[in-house]
Amino acid sequence: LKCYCSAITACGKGSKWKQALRLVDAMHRDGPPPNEYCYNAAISACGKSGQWVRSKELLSTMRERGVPPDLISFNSAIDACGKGGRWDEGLKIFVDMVKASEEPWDPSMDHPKPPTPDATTYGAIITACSRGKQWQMALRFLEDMERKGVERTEGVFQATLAGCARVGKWRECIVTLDQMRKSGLQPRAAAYNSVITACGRGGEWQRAIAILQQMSSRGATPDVITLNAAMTACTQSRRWKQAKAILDFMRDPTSVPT
RNA sequence: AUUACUCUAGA
Repeated sequence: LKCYCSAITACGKGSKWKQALRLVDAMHRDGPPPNEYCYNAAISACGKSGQWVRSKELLSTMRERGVPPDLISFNSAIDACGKGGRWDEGLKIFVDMVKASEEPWDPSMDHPKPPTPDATTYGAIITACSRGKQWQMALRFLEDMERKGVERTEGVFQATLAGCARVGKWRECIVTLDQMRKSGLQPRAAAYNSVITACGRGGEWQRAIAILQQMSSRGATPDVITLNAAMTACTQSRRWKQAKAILDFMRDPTSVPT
């Protein structure tokens, strides 16, 4: 059984979703019947190949075969939708998951307690929303985590920031970055990079540079991506001189720009 | 043995 699971995982890494499904079929035919590990590996394998429909089908298949989807099944399926560019399908799974977990349940029932969303679930749905430019929804999910008492990780903040950055929502980015710090996390370059990008897209090149200066004083080290984002912000606002200064700094870090 | 986790620009 473990060998099958490993093989299915390997198919996923090579984007061989058809192979992964063949393995699951072989198990249905000749045994051993797949357990949740195998189904989950297959859901993830299809997701990595952009086959979100297959991932959803597997979710139904496992239910029909008496293997109730667990937390990882849902998380993988939502991620699959996100990778396939279908935040709306991911949202459906999320909603179904929450509904199922709110059904009355007691230990005498034959199925295990349906899982509630965890930080990974939120990470998957927020990433899906961000990729689909659904920044408002990403922000709502971030709030929802707070309400439900799910720990907000660096990853979920970064995913939310990335979503807002994509559409130039710099105010929202700044607020979110602030929340991140308030919740005890130290934003690193990846987080600031999104904020700078958002400023650039919003035509706020001066703010972009202000944040670039701010991040160092807050203990985040700018990387190539940071400088590229800041340079692009200047370029988009036609501040060629400032862009050039950043470029020069990248080539020679001793030439400190003003 | 199975799941999210980023990020700039371009292609």
